[in-house]
Amino acid sequence: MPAKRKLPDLGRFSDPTLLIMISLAEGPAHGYAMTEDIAGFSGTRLQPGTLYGALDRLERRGWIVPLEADERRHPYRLTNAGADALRAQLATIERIVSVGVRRVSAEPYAPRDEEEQPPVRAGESLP
Amino acid sequence: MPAKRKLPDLGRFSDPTLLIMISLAEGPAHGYAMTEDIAGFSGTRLQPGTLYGALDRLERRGWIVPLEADERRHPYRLTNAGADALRAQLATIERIVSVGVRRVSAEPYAPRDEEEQPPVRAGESLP
DNA sequence: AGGCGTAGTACGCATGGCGATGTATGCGGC
DNA sequence: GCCGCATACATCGCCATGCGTACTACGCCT
Repeated sequence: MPAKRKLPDLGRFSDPTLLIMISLAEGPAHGYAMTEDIAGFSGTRLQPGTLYGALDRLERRGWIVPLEADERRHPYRLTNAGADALRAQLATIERIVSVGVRRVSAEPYAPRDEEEQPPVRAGESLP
Repeated sequence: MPAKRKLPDLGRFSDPTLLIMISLAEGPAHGYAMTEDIAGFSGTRLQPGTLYGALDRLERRGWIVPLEADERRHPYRLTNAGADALRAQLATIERIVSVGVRRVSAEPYAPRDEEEQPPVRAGESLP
């Protein structure tokens, strides 16, 4: 049994398909350019495996189409269906995030003084 | 049997850990209650495998802690670290989404008249 | 000529999302 | 007096997806 497993990075925001579609919403672009753009506005630099894999799926999905390739560059364009999907997704996320923001900025869910110690539990009861 | 390979649902928003943390931001809750709550505010009903798996990871991560279990119910509470992480994530997502919204609602990236036909492939079924 | 930035391909691993299945309890209705 | 539904959680295993690594290759600059 491998004892030492590094926990994956739950922290950083990553949804490659969303990031790619947002990037393409600006206009057609090829892979590398998207990587740069995405890194710019999101802080996440997609690895090649992630990027090209996601592009492939998005294309099969009909949300992006490849344009004619300049020799090295393979540009893609968001389809109208893709743009619709993107709008829908953004709306959904906005809704959910607003719920989250409201809840997390409300009165402290936990007493400030009661600081947590990981696995140990003393007798507690819930309301 | 090959059964119909349906493309996974790229469409609907799903980030179990985020949804769970938002749910817990309201106050401590046990698994089943979260499922209901999350379905309510997000429209996504997390399957048991997804839910309990994610809870486990969040706990190892130190972002939630189990409270004392009432016989059947196993409630969890967001830790302060968890709340901080949640706030940070929400902020990041808000930033990214706002970029997306701005871009996708700008002038059409693609000519309106050029309508696309989805790339059809044999043997693929979309739901 | 050598190195760096650009651009994409080609693997391969492991994580995490998710469905399926199972177990158990409590409650209301008839 | 028991039937069925809602509640509540555990566990298993598939496989799509995220992600890293390594590689090719071109062109520009110095």
